[in-house]
Amino acid sequence: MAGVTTIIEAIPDATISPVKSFVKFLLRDPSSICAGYQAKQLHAQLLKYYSIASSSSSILAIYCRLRLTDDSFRVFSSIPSPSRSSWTSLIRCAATAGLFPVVISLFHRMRAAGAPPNPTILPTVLKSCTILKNSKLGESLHACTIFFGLDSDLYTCNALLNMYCKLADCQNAYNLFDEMPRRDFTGGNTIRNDALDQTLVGSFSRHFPVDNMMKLFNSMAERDVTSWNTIIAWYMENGRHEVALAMVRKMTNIGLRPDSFTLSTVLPNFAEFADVSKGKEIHGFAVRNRLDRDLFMGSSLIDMYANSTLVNYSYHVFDRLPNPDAISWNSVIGASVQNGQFNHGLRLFRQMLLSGVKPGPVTFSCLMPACAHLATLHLGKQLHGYVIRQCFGSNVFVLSALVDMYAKCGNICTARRIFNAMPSIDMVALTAMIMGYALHGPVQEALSLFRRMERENWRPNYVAFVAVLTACSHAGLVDEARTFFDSMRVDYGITPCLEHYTAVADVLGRAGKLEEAYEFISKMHIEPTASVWCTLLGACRVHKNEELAEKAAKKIFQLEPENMGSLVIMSNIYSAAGKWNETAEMRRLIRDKGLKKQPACSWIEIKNKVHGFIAHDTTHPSHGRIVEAWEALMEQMKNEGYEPNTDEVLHDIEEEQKIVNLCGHSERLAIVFGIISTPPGTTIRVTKNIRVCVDCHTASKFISKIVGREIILRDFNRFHHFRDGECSCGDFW
DNA sequence: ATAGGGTTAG
Repeated sequence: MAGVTTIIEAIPDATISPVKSFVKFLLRDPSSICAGYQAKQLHAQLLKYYSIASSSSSILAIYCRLRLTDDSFRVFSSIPSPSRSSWTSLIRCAATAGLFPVVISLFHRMRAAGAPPNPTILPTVLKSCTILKNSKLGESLHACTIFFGLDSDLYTCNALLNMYCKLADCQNAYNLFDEMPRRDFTGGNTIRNDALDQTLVGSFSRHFPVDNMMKLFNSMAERDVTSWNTIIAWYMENGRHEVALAMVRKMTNIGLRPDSFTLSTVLPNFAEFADVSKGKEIHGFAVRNRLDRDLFMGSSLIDMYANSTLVNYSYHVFDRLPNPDAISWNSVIGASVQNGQFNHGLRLFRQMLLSGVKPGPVTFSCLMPACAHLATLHLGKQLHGYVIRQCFGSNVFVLSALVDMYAKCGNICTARRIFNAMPSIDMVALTAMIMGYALHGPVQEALSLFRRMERENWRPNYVAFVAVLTACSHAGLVDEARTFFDSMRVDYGITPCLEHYTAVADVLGRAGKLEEAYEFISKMHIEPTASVWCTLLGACRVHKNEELAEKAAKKIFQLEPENMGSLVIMSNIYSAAGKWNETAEMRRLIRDKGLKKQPACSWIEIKNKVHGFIAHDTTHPSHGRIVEAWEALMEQMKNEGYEPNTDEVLHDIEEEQKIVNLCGHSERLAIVFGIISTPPGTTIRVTKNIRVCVDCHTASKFISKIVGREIILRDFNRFHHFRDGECSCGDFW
């Protein structure tokens, strides 16, 4: 308040009494003091005109209210025998500053000074004790409340209840109920060992039996919404979602209306099970009760809708939040990225920065996958720089996301460097790294990391097996793939899912074991999808097995009548076998259905700008220079022994025209553009939306040798590092 | 005064 300063400054040396009386007035109602400098001026006046003892407790209360922690402690230490309210103020002040051990030691000092515990301070002390996981002290505090007859105080009881919930022994919790605890959604049927260990280790005293919490809740004379919310949160935390929901109904039945705490606690249940109709009910209830602008509700709702793939609802909720905080932004960024709207996620991040909300580590772990999927290395690097400057560089979530981002953006060495420097290794980082190697080619590195995972007792989950099986499949390691697949079921009890089956079918097919692959797919315990049969169909083309190809194609037609890819492949198979009638039939089908192939496109970043190329695109400003450079390259390539391979050109045209068509492939345009737009020796990084074609693969090998450059091509399936005439995939893809 | 929301591998 401006008034405070002006009046005190206006009468510095005036008669003492007006100042004195004003100071008295301020002390009677200090609510007008709302800035630190005003409090300090008042403090100075007090020191000048009054004895220290009489006034310091008043000034302490003001300092505490303004959260001036240091000043509060200084004033407090000047009080010879602090009053009950001084102790209370200072302890609260320490709690708001997050100095929980200080809260405890102050409480001990207060008791030693002879002050009895009181219900205004016990909840705060109990909260600190809960955060510090000090169950020993917690127990004695409980005894203390009973001894002093404070066990009928609702706030104290709620705080005690919360302590027994947070420090409850989860192992016993599981025994208390008949059914097994939480379902494991990672595909196995065991509790994740890392999650369990964290609840048991790390606290310096024992956990409470779950009984304590139940007894206290049942014996409480009075229970308010907070009491119910506390216990509901415990059930949610321990995977007993149905019980939590039953409790919500129960509290409603006895006339307690769920509030935003209740709803934001139970919403993650509907997010996890993508139960959007129940989630919408809660949303409706929130709107009717004007709880929908609560930030906690908001982020739960955003997440729930995102998990149900209704990301537009997430945006709707977010747009209605009055002052979104960092968590609200994280939720909406995560929502868009998890739903594949990567560019929008990046846009939201920029808006977050513009709105002045500081991103935290969670923001980056939500956002980094967007860069990974878009393969925008320069953006990923910018975010990495931000992470380092903000000192988030030791957060395992952020680091794992970075490992994944660098691997997916083609920088496998940087990924490994970050991985090696991680303060503690994380299951996700290990898996991301294994997948990285699987995508780039060094299969032995992938296998050795998987062995390390097992050796260090990280129980591999279904994702880890997807990674290691992908590595085997990309390298053609048939026996290893079979072994891992069996081990997954036998040693780890993980039921295989589509991705595992696809990887194994793929490696069998590409190794030419077509019959075995067919058997394998036929015996799947889940219905194979068209994509699994497509894997086999592709293999049948390479290994020229017409009969099996027809079987596979038939399955694909049944499952996905609109699948054009299989028609194209069949047409190629028939024409390669000289079966012109069948070829014509396939082409007629393609024509009738209207061939809508996804247009092939490739892109390359030059000087922070993305240049995209669609096949046969002549619109790029540098198109003339690209063609010129390509013709020069072609001459040299021919001298080195390059022969165009037109097998993958579908169009019914003359051979010469086919060769011209090849030259217009998008990856080739992007590579040549990269070469003429960067200094000699620069690595060329190109991304393509579908698989690289055989001829472009061969051509890229020649080009890498002729121009002496490394060319890193990321296609739909994996990375190809072309260097000195060789490719990291070993021509196996 | 006590209770609540968002993270990375697929």
